[in-house]
Amino acid sequence: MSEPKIKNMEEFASVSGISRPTISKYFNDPTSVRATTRERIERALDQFDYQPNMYAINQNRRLTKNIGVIVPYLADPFFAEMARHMEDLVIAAGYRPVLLGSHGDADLEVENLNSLRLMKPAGVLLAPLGRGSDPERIAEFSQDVPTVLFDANLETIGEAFVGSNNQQSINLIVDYLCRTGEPPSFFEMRLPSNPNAFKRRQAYVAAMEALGHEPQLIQVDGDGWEFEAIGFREGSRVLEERSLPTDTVLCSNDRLAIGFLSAAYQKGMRVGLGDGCALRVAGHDDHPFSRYTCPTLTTVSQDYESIATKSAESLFEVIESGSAEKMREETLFDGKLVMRGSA
Amino acid sequence: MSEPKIKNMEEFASVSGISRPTISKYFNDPTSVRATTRERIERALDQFDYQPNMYAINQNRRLTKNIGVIVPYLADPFFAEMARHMEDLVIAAGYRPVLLGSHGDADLEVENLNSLRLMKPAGVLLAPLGRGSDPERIAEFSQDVPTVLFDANLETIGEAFVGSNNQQSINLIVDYLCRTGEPPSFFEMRLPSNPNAFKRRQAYVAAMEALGHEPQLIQVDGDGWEFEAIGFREGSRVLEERSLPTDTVLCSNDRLAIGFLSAAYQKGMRVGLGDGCALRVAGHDDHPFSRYTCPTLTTVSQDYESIATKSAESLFEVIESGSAEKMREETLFDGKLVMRGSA
DNA sequence: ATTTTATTTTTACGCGCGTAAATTTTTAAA
DNA sequence: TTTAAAAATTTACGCGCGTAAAAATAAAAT
Repeated sequence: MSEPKIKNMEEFASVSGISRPTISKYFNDPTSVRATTRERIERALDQFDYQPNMYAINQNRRLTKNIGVIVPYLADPFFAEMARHMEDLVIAAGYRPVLLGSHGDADLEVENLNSLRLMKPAGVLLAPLGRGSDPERIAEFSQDVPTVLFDANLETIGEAFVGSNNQQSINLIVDYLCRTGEPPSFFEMRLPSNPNAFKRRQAYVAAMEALGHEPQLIQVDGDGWEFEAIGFREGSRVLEERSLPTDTVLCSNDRLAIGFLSAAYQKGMRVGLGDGCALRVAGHDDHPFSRYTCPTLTTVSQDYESIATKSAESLFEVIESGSAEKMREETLFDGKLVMRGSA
Repeated sequence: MSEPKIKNMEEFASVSGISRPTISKYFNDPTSVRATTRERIERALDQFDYQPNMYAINQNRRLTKNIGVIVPYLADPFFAEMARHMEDLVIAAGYRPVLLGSHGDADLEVENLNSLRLMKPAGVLLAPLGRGSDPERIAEFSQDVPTVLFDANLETIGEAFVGSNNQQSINLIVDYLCRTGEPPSFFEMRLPSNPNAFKRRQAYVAAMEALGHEPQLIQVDGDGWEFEAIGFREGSRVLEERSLPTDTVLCSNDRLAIGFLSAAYQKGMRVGLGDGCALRVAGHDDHPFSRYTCPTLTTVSQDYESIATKSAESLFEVIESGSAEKMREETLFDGKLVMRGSA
C-alpha cells in the first residue's frame, strides 16, 4: 500500500511480473489462476494497491456484479432492516448491493428501475409499492433483469416472490385474541397501498367466520405512507365517536397500531389485557418500535430474516442458473405470535 | 419508444441524422447545442429510446456525476429522512445520489468510502459514525474527494461541516424545563457513539450552571446504535433504584427518551407536566416517532431540512468551484422547542 | 526423460464514449 | 448580400479493460 500509484492494469501487470490477461482473469475469479501466481499477484497487490477501474470493467460486460435492492419506503425501519439484511447477503455472495428507496412514489419506483437498468445489474430484489406501482413497467423490467419480489406480491411478475403468510399470521392472532377476550374488529385503511393489507383483511374475515364471529371492519381514510399519523388521527376519531364494535382492535400493521395506541393514551384509555383496561390493541409485523410502545404492542412477527435470506438465495439461483428456469415460485413464511402488553 | 433497439451512440447518431460528437455534447449538456438541433435530437430520442452506456461515459471521466450519501445508520428514521432529503437535492442539481449506510460499523464505513472511491464521485455527503470512525481513513478520502460532513463533526476533515447548534438547542430546552418545573438531570450514554452527545453534555452543564443549578449527569452503560433498548434498560434500572436526582429527565436524544418513556410507563409512572405526574421526560432531535410516544415527547427539533439543504449546497459549491477553496466552513442550525406532553 | 495437460504469455482487437483538430455548414451581424 | 461568428461535421485517437487465438512455458502423468 505504498510506492508509486498504479494507474491501470497494464502497469500493475508489469510491476507484478504477471501478464495483463492473467491479472484480468484473477480479478474475475481468483481461483481461476494457479495458486502460485495467485500468491504472486496478491503479494504485489498489497505492495502496490491497485483496483481495477469499475467503469472499464463493466463497459463490455453484458451484466455486472451489481444487485439492486429497492424498497418502497426507507424511512420505515422495517424496510430499512430488511434492506440491511439483504445488503449483507448480497455482499457475502460476492455481489455489490445498490440500495434504492422509492419514497412511496410510483414514479420514483419506475425511475429507480430505469437507473438500475443502466447499471446492467445481475439482478434485483424488489419490494414494490403495491397499489400505485406501475405493473407494466415493472413487468417489462423484470423481463430484462432477473427480479425477485419480496414483501408485496405482483402476480406473475418476477422470477419469484417471497413474503409473509398473512393467512397464517392473521389466523394466529385472531385466534389468540378470541381466546383471551372479545373478538377483534379490524382497523385498516380503506385503500391500503400495500397488497398485504388486502390479504390480511380477507384472512381476518375468514378467521372470524371460522370461529363463528361476525367480522367487523373499520376502514378509515388516509393515503400515503405515514401510517402512524393515519392510525393516530383515525384512531382518535373512532375513540371519540365511541364507534368501536368491540373492545379489541386488530390493526392491519404495527405502524397503524402505534398511532392508534398513541391516540388511546391521549384519550386516557388504559390499553392492555388486565383488569381496568378499556381496550386491547394488536398489530402485525413486529415493527422495531413495537416493543417500546405504551403498552408494548402485541403483534405477529414477520420472519424478515427468512424473507431476506430466501429472496436473496432465490435471486442468486436464478442468476447463476442463467435465468431461464422453472415456474415462478412463491414462498410464504409463517409469523410468530408476539405477546406483549397491549392485548 | 419503439422501433429497433439502438445499441450505441453511433447508431443513434445515424438514425437521428446528427453527428456523434454533437450527440455526445448534447448528453453532457443539452443547452450546449443549438436549439434546433436539440429539438431534432429530442424528437429522435422519444422515437428510438436510447440511453448512453454509463460505464463507457464514466470510464474516461476524471469524475462522474455521482454523489455519495453516507449515513451511519439507515434504520434510524432520522437518518433515513435526512438521506431522502439529500437524495432529492442531489437529483435536482443534476447529480446521481448513491446511498450507503454504515450500519453503525466503522469497518463498513471505510468500505463504503472505498467502494465510493471506485465510482469516482464528484463529491460525498458524509455523516460519520463519530467515535469509532476511523478519522485517518476518512481524512485521506476527503483529500481525494470533495467531502461535506453533516450531523457529526470530525474536526478539520472535509470541506465543510453542517449540523445542529447543540449549545443553543440544549440551552433552550434546559431553560424551558427549569422554568416549568424542577431542573433536569441529563440522561445519556457514558461513551456515546455520536460526538453531538459530548456537545450536548457540555451544553447541559453550562446551561445548568448559568441558571445556578447543579448539573446532574446520569451516565449509563450501553454500546451500539440500539438507543431505544439502552434507554429502556437503563431507564428501568434508574427508576427501580429510585436514583433519579430530580423528577425531570432530559435525554441526550429522542431515541433514548423513547426507551425511557417506555420504561416509565411499565413502571406505572405517569409522565408529563400536569398534576399527578411523577416524572417529566424530554428529548432532543424531534425524531419522527416522538409525536407518537406516550405521552408525546417534548423535545428540540433539529432543523434537518436546513441541514440537508446547506450540506448539499456547500458540496455543490465546492464541486463547481473546482474544489480548491477558502476555509473549512462550519454551519450550525438552531433547534426549535417542540412542546408536547412529556414535559 | 518424455509425453500430456494445464497455465501463462504474446499479440491483437473491440467495446462505447470523450474529445481534439480541421473543415464545412449554418446563423447572425454588418 | 457579404462578412464574421457560431455551431455542426468529419476524422481520428485514446481510455482501461475483456477476451480470443496462437505460441510458449510449466506442471503433472507416464
